[in-house]
Amino acid sequence: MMESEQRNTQLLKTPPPGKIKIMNALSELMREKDFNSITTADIAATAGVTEGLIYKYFRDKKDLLYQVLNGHFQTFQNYIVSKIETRKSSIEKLSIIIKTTLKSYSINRVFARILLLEVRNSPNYFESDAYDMVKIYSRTILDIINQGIKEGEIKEDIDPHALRQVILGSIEHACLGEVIFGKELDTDKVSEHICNIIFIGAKK
Amino acid sequence: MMESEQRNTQLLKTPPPGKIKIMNALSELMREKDFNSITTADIAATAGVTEGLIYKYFRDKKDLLYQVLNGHFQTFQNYIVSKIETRKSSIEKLSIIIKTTLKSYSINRVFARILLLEVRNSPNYFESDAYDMVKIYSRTILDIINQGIKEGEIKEDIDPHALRQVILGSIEHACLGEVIFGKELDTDKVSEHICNIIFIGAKK
DNA sequence: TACCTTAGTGAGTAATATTTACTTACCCGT
DNA sequence: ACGGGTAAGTAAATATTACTCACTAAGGTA
Repeated sequence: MMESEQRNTQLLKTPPPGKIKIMNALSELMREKDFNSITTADIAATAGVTEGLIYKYFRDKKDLLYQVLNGHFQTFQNYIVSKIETRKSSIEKLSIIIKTTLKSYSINRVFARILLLEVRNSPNYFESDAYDMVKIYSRTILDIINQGIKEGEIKEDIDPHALRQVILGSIEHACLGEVIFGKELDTDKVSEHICNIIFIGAKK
Repeated sequence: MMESEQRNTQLLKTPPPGKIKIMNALSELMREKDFNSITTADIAATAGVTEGLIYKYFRDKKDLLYQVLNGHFQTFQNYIVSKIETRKSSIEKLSIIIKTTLKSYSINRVFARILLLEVRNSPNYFESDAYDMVKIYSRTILDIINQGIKEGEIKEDIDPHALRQVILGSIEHACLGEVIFGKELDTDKVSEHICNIIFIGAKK
């Protein structure tokens, strides 16, 4: 009992400065370079610590990436939830999610870059805490869709999973150009266009 | 004139056996492993050549990946074009593209894996020949959309780029689960659902 | 004081991508 | 048929870089 309490406080305690510095360093470096071309030496140098310390706090380089992603995701998730909780209509909720997600990616390109381009190629990402957050986010969308169908806002012959895929895919693809090439993106306009297609349809 | 003719025949000539073996080897290895955990030693061993030969034909390991992708894309592109050329209606064309692309990804998971997960994180991919093919494919879709708007099949207040993003994003996201986790995918059903949402709309 | 834990170091090691100098075989004009 | 040039392929060296390990310094606590 005492150990578990101790472990608990440990988890809640702010991480050691070195760990924070390392995570910030990677985050910063990823504004300019892709993950694979950033070396552990780079990370240690910009963090102002030695390479060895990285492996005190992270299983490997990838694990560091996942934890950085996780940190970003935490704030992202809170932001999303705060935006939709007041809304009643499920179409409205979904529209807000689309707009807000797009805006979040746009504001925090490193976050978007990691999530959309850098982690998905390694199988063990899908075992990480970061991916658990994605599942929660994704689940939220599905729940709203199902609610919308039940309450008659969304057509009942729509497949909920397909609709979620269209929503998520549209968001991701829409910000890809921005994330990769640094193009400016008018999130309000783009999200409106996307919602227009998804909810009203493209066919005349 | 003679040199250019010579160069020309050279380009059309089948590549040396070693080069083919190397490309096939990587393609084969990627059925089981992700690109980063495949070593040049692995590739050389399964190809039955020495590591050095890889660097005779490819600038680096990534360049090999791009050329493999390019090969796959070539057959993909031909397949797509052959499928849509007979159709007249642009909605029909887009539907065929969605279904056919999804099916192609599903049949050739290595191709899908490389395209959707493995190359996008490195900036120099976007300078490669493989990416040129993506641009052509992507351009085709945009042209069809514009044609559809002009001919009154698609609503004129639809933003063509946004529609393309929704289409491409939906396709990609739909096959992600399959590519990553090896889940089975009923391409006919899924593509029908997607088309339903995109063209008819989800809102009641 | 003595001890234990945590943060941090720095010099290694091993894996692996890339380079380089070399060999072998083949094509082609004379 | 011969010799020069070129393309295919090799084998070993090198360089980069992720990762390990044995250690030190600084608090805190009994």
